[in-house]
Amino acid sequence: MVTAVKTRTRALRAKVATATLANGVQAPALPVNRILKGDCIDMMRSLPTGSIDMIFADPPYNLQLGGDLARPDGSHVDAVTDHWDKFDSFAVYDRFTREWLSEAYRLLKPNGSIWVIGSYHNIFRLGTMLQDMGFWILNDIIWRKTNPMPNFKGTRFTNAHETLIWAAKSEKAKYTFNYRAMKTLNDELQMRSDWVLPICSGKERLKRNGTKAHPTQKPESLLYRVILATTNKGDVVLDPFFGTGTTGAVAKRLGRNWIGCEREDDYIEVAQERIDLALPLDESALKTMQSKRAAPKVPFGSLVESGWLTPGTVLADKKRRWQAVVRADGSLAVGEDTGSIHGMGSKVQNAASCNGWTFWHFMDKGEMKPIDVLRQRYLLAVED
Amino acid sequence: MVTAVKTRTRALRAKVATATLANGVQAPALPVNRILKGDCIDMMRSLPTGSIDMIFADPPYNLQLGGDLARPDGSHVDAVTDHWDKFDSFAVYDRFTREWLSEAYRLLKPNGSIWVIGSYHNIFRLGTMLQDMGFWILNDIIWRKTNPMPNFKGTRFTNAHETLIWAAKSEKAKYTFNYRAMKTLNDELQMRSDWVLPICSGKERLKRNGTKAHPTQKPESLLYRVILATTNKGDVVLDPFFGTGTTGAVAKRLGRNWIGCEREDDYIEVAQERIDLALPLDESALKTMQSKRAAPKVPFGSLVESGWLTPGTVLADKKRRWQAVVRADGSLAVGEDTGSIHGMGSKVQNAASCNGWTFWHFMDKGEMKPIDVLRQRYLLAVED
DNA sequence: CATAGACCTGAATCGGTCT
DNA sequence: GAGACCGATTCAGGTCTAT
Repeated sequence: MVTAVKTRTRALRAKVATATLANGVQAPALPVNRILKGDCIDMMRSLPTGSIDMIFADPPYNLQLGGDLARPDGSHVDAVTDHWDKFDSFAVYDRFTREWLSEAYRLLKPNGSIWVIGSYHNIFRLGTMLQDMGFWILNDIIWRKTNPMPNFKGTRFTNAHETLIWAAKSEKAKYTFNYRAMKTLNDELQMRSDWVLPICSGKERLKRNGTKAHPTQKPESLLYRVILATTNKGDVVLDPFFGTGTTGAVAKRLGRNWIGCEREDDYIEVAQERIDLALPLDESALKTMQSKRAAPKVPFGSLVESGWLTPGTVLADKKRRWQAVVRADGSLAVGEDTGSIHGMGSKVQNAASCNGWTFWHFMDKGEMKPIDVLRQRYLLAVED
Repeated sequence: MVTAVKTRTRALRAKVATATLANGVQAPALPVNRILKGDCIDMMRSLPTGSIDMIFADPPYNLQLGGDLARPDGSHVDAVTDHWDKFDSFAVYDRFTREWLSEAYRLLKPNGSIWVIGSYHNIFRLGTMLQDMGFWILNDIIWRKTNPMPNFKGTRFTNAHETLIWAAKSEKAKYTFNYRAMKTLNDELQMRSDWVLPICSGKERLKRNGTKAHPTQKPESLLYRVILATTNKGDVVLDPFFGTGTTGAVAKRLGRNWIGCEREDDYIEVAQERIDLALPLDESALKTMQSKRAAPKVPFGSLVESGWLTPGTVLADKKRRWQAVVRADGSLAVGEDTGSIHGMGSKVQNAASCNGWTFWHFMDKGEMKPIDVLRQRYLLAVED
C-alpha cells in the first residue's frame, strides 16, 4: 500500500521523467520516481515480485553507544542517537534484517543485485544473512574516508572506513557490471574493491534550520559509482532506507528510475526538494565507453564522479575552435567521436599527441581555465 | 595433549628464549615458543584456561571456487584448492568456527584480545559468531593490498583487500592498545582502520622446491603492526593456524612469546626453520615507543614543588582572555575562585571540561607556551 | 579583496575510580 | 551496578572572522 501523498504536479513530473528516462522502453507498472511514505517492510510488500533491477540499502547500524562524548575542547559530539537506530539486542536486529532482506530478495529481478552498507556494528550480520538467504556475494567494497572522525580517546584505531557488500540473487545470475565504465573512471586500471572518497560535508550536506538534516547522509560520489557500475540506463533502483534521498538524486542524474521508502516526514520533504532540483544528464553524456580505445593517463573520471565536473559540461580549447562534452564515465564526446581527454584533444587537432589536461578548458567565473586546475583542486581536497 | 616432537636442541633453545624474553618475569607454565603439531582444536584444548594474551587467527577462508581458473594467456592460476579449505556448506564451516572460537575464548586472559583475518567468503560469519559468543569488537581493519591479483575476467571489482577483526573478551575488558606506538608508526597521526601494505612476495615468500610453500602466507609487516599494537613485551601470542609461522617469526623479533598450532609436517618444518633464523630486536630498540598514558603522571603541584613554576606566577589562556595565579599548593586562583588547573580552565570558559595542561600558558623567552611544556621538561629531568 | 587563522563538526559499540 | 567526579584527549575540511 502506497501512502505517500504527492501533489498532482509532482506525480505528473515523475511520470514524464519515467517515460523520458526509459527512452522508448515500456515503463514498468511501478510507482517509480516516488517516495513511498511508511515502514520499509510494508512498503516493499506493496511492490510486485521481480520488478526491481538494483537495491541500495543503508539500514540502521545498530550502534551501541554509551554516554555522551565531549571533544577535548569541551564541545559536544553529535552522535547518532536517533530512535530508529535502537535495537534491544542482536536477535531483534537480526529479525528486522531478515524481514526486509526477504522482501528485497522477492522484489529483485533474477539478474538484479543488491548493495548494503554498514560498519562493524552490523555489517557482519548483514553479510552472514545475505549468504544464508541464498544471495551470492560478488564483492565487499571498502569506502575509505579521506576525512573521518578521529578517535578522541586514543583507545582504538581511527574508524576510517565503511563496508559495502554487493550481491546477486544466485551464483549463476547474470548480473550487470559495467566493467568498461569502471575502468575508464579509474585511470584505465581495473576498479578496485577499495574506494577513496570524502565524507559528505560542505554544500552537499543538507541542512534544516542550520543543523544537519540527517545524521548519516551519504556522499553522492559513492552512489554515483554504485549506480554507474551495476545498473543500466532506465533500470529501476530501490532504496528501502531513503533518508535524504541521495540514491534518488543520483539515480535521476544518471537516467535511472528510482523508488524510495521512508518513514519520517522531515526526511521525505528534504529528499523530494533535493531530487526536484537534480538535473538529469542528457543522452550523449550518459553513453558510457564501449570501446577499448580510450587510454587516459590520469583519473579524469574522478573529477566527474565527485562532482568537480558535471557530465554534460561543455569543454573547449582555449581559442574555442573545438568543443567536447563530458560524459558520465569520464570520457569526452566530440560529435560522434568519443575518447579520453588526451585522445580527443589530439584527434581534433590532428596531432600525434596532446595533453588533455592543459588543452581542454572549462568556464569558471566567466573565465576559461584548463581542466588541470580542477585536478589540482581535487588533489588538494582528496589527498591523504 | 601436545604431540609435537621437538629435538633436544630446539626444546632447549625455546626454553632459553622464553627466559630471556620474559625478562625476569616468571615464565608461564605453557609450551611457549613451540609449534604444537596436530588439529588446532585438539591442541588448544591441551592448553590452560586464561593463559593467552593475544590470539591471531588466519583460518581457512572457505573459498567457493568452481573449476580451475586460467589467465587470459592460458596459464594456470594457482588458487587455493587445498583439501583443508573445503567445507560442504556454511553449516559445516560455522560448526568448525564455533569450536575453535570457543577454545579461543577459554584460553584468552580476561583482558586478552583476538584478531581474525578473512575475505568476504568467511569474514562475515567470523564477525557474527564473535559477536554472538560475547566478544566485543573493537575495530575492523582493512588490509589494502598495494599489489593485488587482478580480476582476469573483468566481471567484478578487483578484490584488493582483506578484512581483520580485532575483539576483546567483553565490553568492559581492559585490552592492550599501544596508541602511542601506532601514532609514531603513522607519522604522528592516529593509526587508521585501513592499512596499506604489500602482499607477501619476493624474498619474504617462502618456497619449497621452487613453488610457494603456503598459498596464503601473510606479510610480516601485517603481523608486526598487529603484535606491536595489541601486546606487550613478554606476552604470549597464540596462532591456531600457524602455517609458515609468520606470527611466530614476528613475535620473536618483537620480544613476545608465541605458540603455534599446525597439522601439516611440511608447514611445520618451513616455519621452524624460519623462526630459528629470526633475530629478536634488542632491548633499546623495543623500548622506543612508550605510551603517554603509561608515563608517570605528573601532578601540577610537583612542578611548583620542585621549582619549575614559582608560586605567584601568572598563567593565561592563549588569547589572554583569562589570567590565573599559581599558588603554593599547586592550585590556581582566578579572582576569588580557586581550583585545579583543569577545574579553573573549565570554569572560566563555562565548559564541561578542560585540559588545563594545554589550556593554561606561561611566558617563556617572550613567548606564550602551554604548561604542558613544563611537564615534558620535568619528565625528561626526572627520568634520567 | 585576498589571506591567515579561529572555530565548528563528522555513523563512535572511545575512561577510570570511588562511592 | 549506577552514578558522581575527576582527568585526559583529536584529524581534516568547510565556514566564518579578523587583518
